[in-house]
Amino acid sequence: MNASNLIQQIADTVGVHRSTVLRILRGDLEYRRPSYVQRAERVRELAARYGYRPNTAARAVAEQRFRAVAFLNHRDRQFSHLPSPLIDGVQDALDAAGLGLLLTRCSDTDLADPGYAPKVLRECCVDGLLVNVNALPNPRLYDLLDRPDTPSLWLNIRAGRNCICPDDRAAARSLTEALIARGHQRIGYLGFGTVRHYSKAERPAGYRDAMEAAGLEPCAITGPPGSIAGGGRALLASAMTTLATGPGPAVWIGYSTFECIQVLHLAQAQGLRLGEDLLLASFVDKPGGGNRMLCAEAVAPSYDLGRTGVDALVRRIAGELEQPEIALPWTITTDIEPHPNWA
Amino acid sequence: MNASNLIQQIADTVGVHRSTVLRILRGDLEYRRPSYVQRAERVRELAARYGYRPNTAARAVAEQRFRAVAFLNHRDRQFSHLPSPLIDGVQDALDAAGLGLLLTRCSDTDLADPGYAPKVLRECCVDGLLVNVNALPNPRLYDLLDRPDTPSLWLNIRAGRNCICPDDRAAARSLTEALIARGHQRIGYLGFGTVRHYSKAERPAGYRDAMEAAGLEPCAITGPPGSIAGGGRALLASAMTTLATGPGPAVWIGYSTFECIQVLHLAQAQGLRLGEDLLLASFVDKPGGGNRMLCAEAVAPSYDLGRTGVDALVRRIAGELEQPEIALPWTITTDIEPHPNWA
DNA sequence: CTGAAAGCGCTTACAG
DNA sequence: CTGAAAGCGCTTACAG
Repeated sequence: MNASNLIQQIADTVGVHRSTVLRILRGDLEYRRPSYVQRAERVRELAARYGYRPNTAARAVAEQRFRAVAFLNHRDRQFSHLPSPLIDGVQDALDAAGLGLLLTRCSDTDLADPGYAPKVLRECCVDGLLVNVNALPNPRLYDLLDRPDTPSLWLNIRAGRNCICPDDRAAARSLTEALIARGHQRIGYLGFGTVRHYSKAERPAGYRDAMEAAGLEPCAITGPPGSIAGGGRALLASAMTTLATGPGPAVWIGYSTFECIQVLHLAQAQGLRLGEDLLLASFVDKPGGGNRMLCAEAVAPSYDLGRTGVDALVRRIAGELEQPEIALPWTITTDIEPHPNWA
Repeated sequence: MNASNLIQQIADTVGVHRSTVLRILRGDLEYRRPSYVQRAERVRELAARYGYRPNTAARAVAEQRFRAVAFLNHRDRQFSHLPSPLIDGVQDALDAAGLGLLLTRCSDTDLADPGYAPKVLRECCVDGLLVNVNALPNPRLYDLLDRPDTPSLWLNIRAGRNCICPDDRAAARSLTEALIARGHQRIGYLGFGTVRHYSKAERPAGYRDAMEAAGLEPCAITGPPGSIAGGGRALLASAMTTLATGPGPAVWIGYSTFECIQVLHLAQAQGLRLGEDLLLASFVDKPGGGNRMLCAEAVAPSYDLGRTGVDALVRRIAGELEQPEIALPWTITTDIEPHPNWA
């Protein structure tokens, strides 16, 4: 039994036209007269009994819009950071807006191709693109960002418009300030970030902001990915020795827990002990993400990123041409109890 | 400019009927006569220039099938284990089959409702359901498993049919055998698994298989989630003391790294040191997932789970009514270099 | 191989 | 408020 026959059957039973049945089930009319109300009730009841379900694709064809959105990630996972809170935020916002979610992947060449986005829109049956490609600054990518015929919203990049991004600079500043407020003065920053992402520059910048505002000497070690194995290691070792001199523990802020582990390696060689001589802080995706080796962490606003991104995309789909960049605040947590094995 | 006008325009330019343009672009005909080949080429060229894109929704309505699949996860994340290799496997297999992917969520009541699956099928415009709800053994759930009108394939449950599951028993056995082969004899198992999942029983069972086959005394501590705080802790402590007596390190296999950390806590209290007195092994989602505190790990076949699941679902959609359960092998890795901080 | 027609399941004006 | 019609953009027989 196909859907058309089902509708016809309901129409015949109740004694109305097919289009009336569809209209009632669509539910966009308010009935006043009791006889109409009863009839509508009858139709709904029959539809439920027969297990009728509207065909969203047919509706999309008729309405000429799809009521769905594509979530676009890079084929190479390292260019699309996808923590589960991000997916949750996207899904919650889409549910609230009554929109469906399609999962797609793309490559570098796809993004550079001006025909790619329209292709995704029609072939995936979606009205807009939520693009989660954050570490690939292909200049031609920005054509897509501005095209009014293919509404897109970008996550986790700084583009000035049509994007949502965690405010890494403010987060680094707040994290550093929180450490200073707890009495720490010898605070270092280490960033060997392997990704091409604005955070690589913003985190040390925010750190410097806070140190300079407090009249403290910044000590930031940053470098290309491979540098930990080369001179960077010696540089870090000597900075650690310098910072270790003084009352109480020194604090190292890592770009990620990867850097924190590098610090731990060297600490061991230098006879410095975590908790007593040394504390670690970093940026994490989820609370407790640092395996409890951290005394303080900045937790990324991934859930909000998803929600806010969908909301802005919905506005673009609705016709607002350009959306302003929104920078989202991180959550700073201090005084984390260290894991017994690290203490 | 809408799509119909575009097709009409191409048809007018080339001097053929609309339906011929659609037919050429669909590409299901082989042209022999050169004049036809040239004309077809002309049509494709114009379509590309105008940026024509087929409307998949319209095709779905005409074909009465959607060429897409829904990936169904539980609203409560703890009931749907979703590591990224699983998503990758699903997407690779769907790409190969030319199918789209929709992401959906469900609750307990949804699964118990016999009308839910048909609803998802039609309203999400998909031909089948890939269900990733693995820790909720609602008996009514199995109605959905068998319904021939709503093709579904379940991931990570043991249902005997229409499901794909990692073979936890075999993995536990292989992991234990590998440890025995490396000369270990004093091997314990600890499982405080907090989830209702077949692995909770299969992992200790596989461990016992291997121990008994080697003529060794099994020492398995399993219990309800909370038991670590109660008597379970004392039980584990005494078992660890017993196992510690002998040449070389004892090995503890944890249900997950959570259990391994419990062992480490107690080890510290007992003055046992990781690497010398004690080694750890466990089950992980990704290679190196145990933060390098493990000397051996069983890596879950998540990618294969996604691929195999999609393949089986595609067969169900194509008409094969019931698919046999497939149990997938894990990857066993031994002789992992311990992390310097643990060593 | 092409054209003309009917159909997929819906929505949206438009008379009544 | 309803019915009849036209339309959304495709596919699939069916004559020619």
